[in-house]
Amino acid sequence: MPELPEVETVRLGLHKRLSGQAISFVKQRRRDLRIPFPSKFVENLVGQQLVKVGRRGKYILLHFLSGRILIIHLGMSGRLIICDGGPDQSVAHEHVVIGFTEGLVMTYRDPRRFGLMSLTRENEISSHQLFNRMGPEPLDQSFNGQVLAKAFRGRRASVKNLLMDQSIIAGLGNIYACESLFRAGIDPHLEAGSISVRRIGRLSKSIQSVLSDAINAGGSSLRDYVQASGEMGYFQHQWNVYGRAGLPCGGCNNQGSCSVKQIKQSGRSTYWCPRKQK
DNA sequence: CACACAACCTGTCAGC
DNA sequence: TGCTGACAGGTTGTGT
Repeated sequence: MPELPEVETVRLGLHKRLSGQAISFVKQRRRDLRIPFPSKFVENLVGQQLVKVGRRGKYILLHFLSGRILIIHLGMSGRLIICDGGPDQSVAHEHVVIGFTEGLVMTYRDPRRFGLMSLTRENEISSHQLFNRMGPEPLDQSFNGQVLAKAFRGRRASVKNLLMDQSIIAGLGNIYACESLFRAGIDPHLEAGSISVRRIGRLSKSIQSVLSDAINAGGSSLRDYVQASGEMGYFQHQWNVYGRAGLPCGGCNNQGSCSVKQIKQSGRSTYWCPRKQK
């Protein structure tokens, strides 16, 4: 599930339903996810009043009145679901359950445990290990083709690989890297540093439009729900190339005259249309 | 420093 | 039906 649009969709759901409430209980069912939980994790959260829910890249940030921040990453298979209390049944892989004062309960479920939770403070967030090398937010005002072109300068890795590098640009993963390159008409094999500034400008616009469209559709759902409310996202129906190996791409659909290729780049599947992407 | 790849862990699906 | 291998939305450590 979780690239920027899915994380943003979850963030919004958490923010709307939980802001202003305080944490009444925390159940921590393991000592680690991808990394160990911080010491005194439960003690440091109980009683904290949630002010707002933010996001940086693919990380969800729960900001508390005290200045404390709960950092959550969903990894590959992480889900955050809000529900009304209910009976206390332990479902498989529900590693953390956080109860709020008005009776709502936020559950973190993550079968593969590639996600993480950590704690920090407002004055330490920008220098935090997880964020101090992170690239720009693609949906910020300040992000544009010039910024991306500067990050690409001199780099010989493929443009696809660099789009997935969180120190180049924050929040893109395999799906949205592929879809952004498709919208920009760029071959994913191209050396990033060899692409003209003009084309990189188009790419930056494509990234923003793909992400915006996906957020408006509630993200992409694969074989499970994504939104904090438990509803499905719908962007997977708008994929032009991702997961479409052997099928016509979205752009050629009406002409039926292309076939989406699936290749491996640094161990990850890349989907692209050789007819539309040069 | 830049880059490619293996490893982390579980679930699912195609093929035999 | 059951087994095996490949693959899946991400990140990090290691080796070249």
